[in-house]
Amino acid sequence: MPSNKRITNPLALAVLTHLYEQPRHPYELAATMRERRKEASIKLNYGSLYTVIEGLEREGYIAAVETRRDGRRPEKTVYRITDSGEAYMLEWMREIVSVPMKEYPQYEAALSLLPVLPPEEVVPLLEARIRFLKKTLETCAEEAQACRDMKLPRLFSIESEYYEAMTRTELGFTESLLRDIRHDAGGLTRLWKQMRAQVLGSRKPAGGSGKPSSKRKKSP
Amino acid sequence: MPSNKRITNPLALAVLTHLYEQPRHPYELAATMRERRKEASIKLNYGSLYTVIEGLEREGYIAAVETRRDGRRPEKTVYRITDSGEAYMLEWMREIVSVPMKEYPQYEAALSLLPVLPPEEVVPLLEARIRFLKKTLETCAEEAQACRDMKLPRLFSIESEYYEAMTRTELGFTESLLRDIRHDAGGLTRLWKQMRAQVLGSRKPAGGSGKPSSKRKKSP
DNA sequence: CGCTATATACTTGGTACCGAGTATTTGGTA
DNA sequence: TACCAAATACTCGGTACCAAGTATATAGCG
Repeated sequence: MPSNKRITNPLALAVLTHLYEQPRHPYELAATMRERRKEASIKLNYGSLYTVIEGLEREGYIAAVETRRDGRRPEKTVYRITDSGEAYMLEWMREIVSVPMKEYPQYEAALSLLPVLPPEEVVPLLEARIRFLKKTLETCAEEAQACRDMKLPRLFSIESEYYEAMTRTELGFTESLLRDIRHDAGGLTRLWKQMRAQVLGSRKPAGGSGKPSSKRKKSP
Repeated sequence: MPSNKRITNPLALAVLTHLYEQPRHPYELAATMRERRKEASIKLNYGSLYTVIEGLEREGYIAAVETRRDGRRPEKTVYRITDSGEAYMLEWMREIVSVPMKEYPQYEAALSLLPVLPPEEVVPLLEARIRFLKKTLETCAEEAQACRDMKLPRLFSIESEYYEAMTRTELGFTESLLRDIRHDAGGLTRLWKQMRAQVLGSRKPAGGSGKPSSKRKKSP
């Protein structure tokens, strides 16, 4: 029975849009998404796919059409989207497009904790990241070229344009940060070292080796 | 006993870096992170905090120092970082900084599924997003000003600079996409409508509602 | 002095999610 | 024809994660 529990995995959104076109069975969905390069912008893994489909069925957003067995392979269940699934999917799409969601990229988290590393060590790390980002941008360019060669209309690669733009900005930001650390812009690096000396000086040398003490206390 | 199971929640990283400075109890960790505005770049919620701490203790990355009770309030356990926790934390930081992780923002997913919405409908949705993004950038500017007023060194707001740069790029991209849809750049919009007519024409009208379409309280 | 709001400090119950595994069939090739 | 790699099609076990709840203490206000 539908429990008004909302499904949040974007993979579910992809499933709904693909069933919107035509009924399909799970593995076919995965194969189609692969072919269309959706895996570049939507995380796809089988474990999630089957749970997500189960959830969508429970909520009445999709329904099984038939269950077939070809030879002795595992059964496959073909699903179609329902009216309420269609409505849900469209509403969800509108929401995502019109309202920016605050997300939490790991790099942002690490930047906010950066002072735990000494600046001398951060320099080569940022250099490495820059190399990776440049590589990524090269791949983007190649794929864009491949799309043009295949005459794939732009409509189907808008997400790559977005990804490329964001990556380019991250690269620019990182290069600029690296410069500033190197040139001690605004006393950034000086202060950084000073802070570390101060904080590390004041703390007691970290004790124990980390051997888990077996005295696990659990309160009643 | 430590199970070599990797803890992946960035909140755990924040916990480790904060215990690196000095021993603290969970609630104090949360309060400190709030004060330092870590919640802007690292998702913090109590449920996760306590499970994460449990995990870190299990792995021997942190250890309980003492358990105190003040009056009749719940007990509080003070933790410290261990040597292996320190090593783990530093290694993890190096990894995040030097190797870009492919993440999956919702907007990117939605862009890759955009053709399910008709272009006429997408125009006002993008307009709405643009308004939100501009608002966000205003808030960023205000906070940057506040930091300057408080003489907070730049070292402690690098992550905001990153966030602002990324948001600005998303805004630029979205504005440019909106223009292109409006002016049918390269036949984008024409083809879009054509595609939709074709796909929607060929599919059978979506069958029954599956289950009594329940009223949704909130969109995802 | 009594009332509400906020701060302190964690617990619970449950879903979401994923990595790795399983088993069969098809296609290519030596 | 015998064998292996790849494709087909899921299943399972377990962790990660979070929203909401619980309970007490203090601060502020009229």
